[in-house]
Amino acid sequence: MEPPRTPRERARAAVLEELKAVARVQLEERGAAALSLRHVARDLGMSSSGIYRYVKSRDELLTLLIVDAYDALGEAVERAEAAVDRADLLGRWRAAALAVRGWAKGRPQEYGLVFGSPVPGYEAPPATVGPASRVPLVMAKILRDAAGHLEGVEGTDGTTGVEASLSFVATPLAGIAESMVAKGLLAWVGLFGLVSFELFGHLKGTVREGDTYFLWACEDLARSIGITTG
Amino acid sequence: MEPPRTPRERARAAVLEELKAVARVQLEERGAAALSLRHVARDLGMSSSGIYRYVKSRDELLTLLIVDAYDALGEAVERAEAAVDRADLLGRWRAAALAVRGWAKGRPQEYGLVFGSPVPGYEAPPATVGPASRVPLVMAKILRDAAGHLEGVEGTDGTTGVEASLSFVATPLAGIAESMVAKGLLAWVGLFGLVSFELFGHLKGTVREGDTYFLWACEDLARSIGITTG
DNA sequence: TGTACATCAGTGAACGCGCGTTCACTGATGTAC
DNA sequence: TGTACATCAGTGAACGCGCGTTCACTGATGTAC
Repeated sequence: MEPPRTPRERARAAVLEELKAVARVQLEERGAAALSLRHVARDLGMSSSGIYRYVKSRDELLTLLIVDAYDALGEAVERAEAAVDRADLLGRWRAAALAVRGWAKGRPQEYGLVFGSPVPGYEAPPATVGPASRVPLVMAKILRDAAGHLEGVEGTDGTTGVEASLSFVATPLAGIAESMVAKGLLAWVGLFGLVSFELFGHLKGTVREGDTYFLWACEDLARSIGITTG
Repeated sequence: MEPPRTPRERARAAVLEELKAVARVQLEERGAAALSLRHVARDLGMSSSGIYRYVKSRDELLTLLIVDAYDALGEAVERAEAAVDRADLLGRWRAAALAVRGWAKGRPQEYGLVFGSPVPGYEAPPATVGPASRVPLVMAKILRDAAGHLEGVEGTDGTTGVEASLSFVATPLAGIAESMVAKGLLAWVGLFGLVSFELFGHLKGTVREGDTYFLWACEDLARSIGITTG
């Protein structure tokens, strides 16, 4: 993760960045299925074989794009959430949620690459795990800070048997009742479900004003994890 | 929608069904991107050009599969929900939710075709609208029957401004407070978000026992629309 | 500073492939009289 | 019932295409002494 040193390394890194940028443009324009190394090479002004200096295969390029997507989304959410006063739990949750939605709407295909249907046979490599957990981590911290307020929320009494079904070793959530974690998980899933449904067109004809509904849903999800207005 | 009459029509319909069945198998095995008319024809024991007697283009085949997927899911959910005592609201909701999950797990790629990321440029034809609304319709009826119990639920007081953002003309929900509809919508979205996340692998390492967590989440979503245990 | 050698970015031709779609056709099935 | 004609399912060859990947290569950049 050090910055590259020699001029050659710097040039190489720059070309790789350009390559990925070109690939991202194509991804948005034609979808993941139509992404091709030859087309990327063409747009890069390079011969189709030259690409193989930078990328071992088409699959590797897709993996690079997936990792970058997770990272870009993670960073967007981290920044947005960090800009809010620590004590303003609803504000933090809302900022994070809006950042997810905003990022997704700006790069629908990149979002789809990560949160859409996976290609059969494609196994997510270990390199994706870290970047993929950036957003959940932000939300976990909000939940942790909200834990004190959770007592009054229904369904967190720990008699439902959810506990055994989860595993949160070594996260900011260790120590919090797992029934509360279960609630948080559902809020996280609900948020992404909403963004996906909106992006993938399943709310057409039902939700007229996406922005308004999203803000309301945000607050409702926050309420479900014990964060209330004001 | 009449059953086909002449022997020729019956034979034609049978071949079309077989064609779609073969295509579904390929869809599950290799994903939507890899679905090809030539391959379907081959598996059907037919020349690659013969396929065009039954299907105008690859896109049309995909559309047929999408409509069928919506219909199959819709039917599965309708059947499961109809088998439960009308007064048992939680049971009805749970049956519907479990049917969605069960169907999705049995045909992940078909589910992904419908609820995964759309191909850029592909516009859902009007023929999908009806089949696509079967599941929401089942859930809307449950919500309607639960409407009486909703008064105590937080956030349904109608002061949030969601109302104007939704449109539910001519559904079983007409007449129900839109703030309640907003809740129901979120439960619907949350359910599909959960199924998608589980299916697409985003809960790996977090949820250890999918079945247990799903059942708990079911009840929690039901509670959010005013349906409580017992 | 200068020379000899190693590294590495990028080229161009070639491989074999499977794809969607069209077209002129054959032969079986159905219809009209 | 028999004949003449129309419909339609399915064939086989061909089109042009873009793809992923390999390979032997050139020439520029970097390194060691």
